[in-house]
Amino acid sequence: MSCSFSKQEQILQQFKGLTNQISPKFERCTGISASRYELLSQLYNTEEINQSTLQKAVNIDGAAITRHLKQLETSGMVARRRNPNDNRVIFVSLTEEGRQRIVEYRKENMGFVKQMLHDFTHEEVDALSDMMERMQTNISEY
Amino acid sequence: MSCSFSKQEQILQQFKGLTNQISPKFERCTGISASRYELLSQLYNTEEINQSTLQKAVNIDGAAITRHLKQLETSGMVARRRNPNDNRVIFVSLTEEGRQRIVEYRKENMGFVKQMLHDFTHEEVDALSDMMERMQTNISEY
DNA sequence: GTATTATATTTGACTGGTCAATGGATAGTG
DNA sequence: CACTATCCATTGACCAGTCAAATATAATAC
Repeated sequence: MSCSFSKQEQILQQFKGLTNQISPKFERCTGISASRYELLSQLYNTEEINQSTLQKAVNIDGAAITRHLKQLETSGMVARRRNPNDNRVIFVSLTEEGRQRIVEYRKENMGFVKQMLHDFTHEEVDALSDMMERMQTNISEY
Repeated sequence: MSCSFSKQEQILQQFKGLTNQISPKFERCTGISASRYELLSQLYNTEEINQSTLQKAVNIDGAAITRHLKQLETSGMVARRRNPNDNRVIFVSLTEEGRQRIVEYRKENMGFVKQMLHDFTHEEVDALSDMMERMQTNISEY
């Protein structure tokens, strides 16, 4: 019992340890932070999107989103404009520049992920993804 | 191919998203941050330990360790003293206070983790842990 | 139509991580 | 013995996330 618990406890620490390692390496490898890459990558699939729905999609606090987007805007990769029909919301979209740059980033990103999962079967990746989703819902009520 | 890649890419974002969610919830639930808990929990199993070996054990940058330990010291849970035989290294240990408090923290922690993994079989936990370890070694060279 | 309530974004204060540079102590080498 | 290496801990500057408070706009209820 106590052994099983300590095993489970380790999971959490392993999780944190792993992400701590991944983030800086990802950034060094690809030239962009994982969060910004995710934002761009979300935008890549849409025309224009509410900042708030974008925020929900990437699971990061709104405050951080605001800052990331402002930075991406000043670096010329995204455009922001207010929704004329509702002046509270902001529409975000990729610029041409951003649309080109993300292709490069995507390459680097794939290289990195491929290395990280190089000995994983397709089933393992699925299982891992599934387990993470379950964890997410299991703690969502907290 | 491109589909499989995008699946793999998602893993990374899922990872980051999940830890982002876990950390604040863990802290709210248990009353202590995951990193500090891990430090205390490492110390619980030893008498006295080098700060640097402690640091390697928890996979956090040394700078952060210094700050955590200082804070834990002023809150009376850990003691630090220099190694008399080598004045570079610092010995860290739990105080009595710390040894008592961690028992409480451990309870909260177990509740949290149990909830997070409540629908996981023992095999799944093992598999998950195993996969994370592999990811860790796969990117360790970067 | 005004008052209240709700929503979207922003800002500020705080925490926790990284890296790079520093200081002090030891080890190794000529 | 001096000189250089290295090692350990610390510090400062920076980035990314959280929460809570502020702002501005929209929607709803009398």
